[in-house]
Amino acid sequence: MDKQLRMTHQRELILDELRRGKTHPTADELYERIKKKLPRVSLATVYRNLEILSAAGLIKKLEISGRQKRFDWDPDDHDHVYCIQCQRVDNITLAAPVPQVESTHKQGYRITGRRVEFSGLCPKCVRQQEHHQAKGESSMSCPSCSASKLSDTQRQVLQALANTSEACGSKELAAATGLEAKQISCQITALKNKGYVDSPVRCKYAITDQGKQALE
Amino acid sequence: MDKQLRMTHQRELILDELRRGKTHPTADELYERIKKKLPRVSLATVYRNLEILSAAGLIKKLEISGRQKRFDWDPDDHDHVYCIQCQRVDNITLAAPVPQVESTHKQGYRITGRRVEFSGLCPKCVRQQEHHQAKGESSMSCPSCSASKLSDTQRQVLQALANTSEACGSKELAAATGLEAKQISCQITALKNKGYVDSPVRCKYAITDQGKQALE
DNA sequence: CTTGACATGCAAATAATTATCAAATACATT
DNA sequence: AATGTATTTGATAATTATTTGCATGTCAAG
Repeated sequence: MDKQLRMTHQRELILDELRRGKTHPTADELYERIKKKLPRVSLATVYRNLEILSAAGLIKKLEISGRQKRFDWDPDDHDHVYCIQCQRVDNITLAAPVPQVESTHKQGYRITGRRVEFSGLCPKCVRQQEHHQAKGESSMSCPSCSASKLSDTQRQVLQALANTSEACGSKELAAATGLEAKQISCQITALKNKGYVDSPVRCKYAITDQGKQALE
Repeated sequence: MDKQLRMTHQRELILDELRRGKTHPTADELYERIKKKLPRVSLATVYRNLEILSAAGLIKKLEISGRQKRFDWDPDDHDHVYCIQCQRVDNITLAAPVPQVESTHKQGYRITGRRVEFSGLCPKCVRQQEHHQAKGESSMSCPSCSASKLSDTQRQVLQALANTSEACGSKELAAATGLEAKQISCQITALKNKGYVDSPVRCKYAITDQGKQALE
């Protein structure tokens, strides 16, 4: 009845790589590493095997907050911290065991599992944040952190602003770009959020240094 | 500097519906409910507002194990249980506060958040499981639970089996379906897993009653 | 040396969420 | 009340992470 596990080359590599690294990689991080040793592996194989191996209890699947699942070489129960900035995951030890659920509050649940998960900034990201504060920048306006791409329309508007030395209103921009007046304000808003445009006077807009950089 | 929140009709409805229900719905569950009162809302609007409202601290986003995010009308800190079968989420109260992380194990993390999450079977699913056991069925073989769709190729093979009264081997099936002999065994395996085919004698296959039903 | 169970690679499918953008709406200011 | 502008919306495309279908490949047992 039981399915037997066959120890194929790729399965062995996956298990090996996971155990050797002693980190908590995502499926695709692991895939990148495996590919170096076995270039023809498929990402699907990595996913499939991580699933199979964790069902078999050889490894553990971590469903940490946020995005991708991560995998843990250590199938024994233990808790984790993750960095809300870089998504790194580490093990953590609590000062005392986690308390039980009050039986009066179980509400009829048959409880079988428990997960404790701390979050915060990892040492590297703490240092990075301190570096930003030292430079007097808010964490949002650091171009290397929040740089996002421009849409074609945004680029058009930004270009028009770059061409005028004076701050100008949305009507002038509409004329300059050939776009309808209505869409200008939408684009301006987006550009302001990105820090590429500011408004020195109400209803007048100008390109920022950051905005000029973004155009190149 | 702060963006101000505008209280639009849809935003009000979302907040209202969430607070009134006192459950922990997913974005699309909420969307279905909202649609009854405001048929033209967009799913994107629901997602956007749930995100905005939780960023503003009016509600809370729950990133429970597994699949969809769920949303909680109560922004205060509290813990949850979820059902591993039906995904339902409820509040839960611990017998004592969660212990701190041992400072020697913080590994340089600056910890800002904590999440405790129990899992198990909710009362409804506990009852359902008991009902299955009473009928002597393994939870996997209950047709109403594991019914899965047939692919075109599988249907073809199954149809061929239905047309013969005797159990037959893969070569005969290949002839009957016009498929290559090689693919037959793959399909047979899949069909056996679904309980639509069995093998009364080694290397001979027959359709099961379940398989006949599946063809209709 | 066949067979069948289990595996793999590739491509395509799926699920949940997020982004884009024109058009609509809300809100403060005339 | 009218206006101008920022914010929000609806519709839809795009993205991200993961899973599935299927043909083919491999291994171990008979």
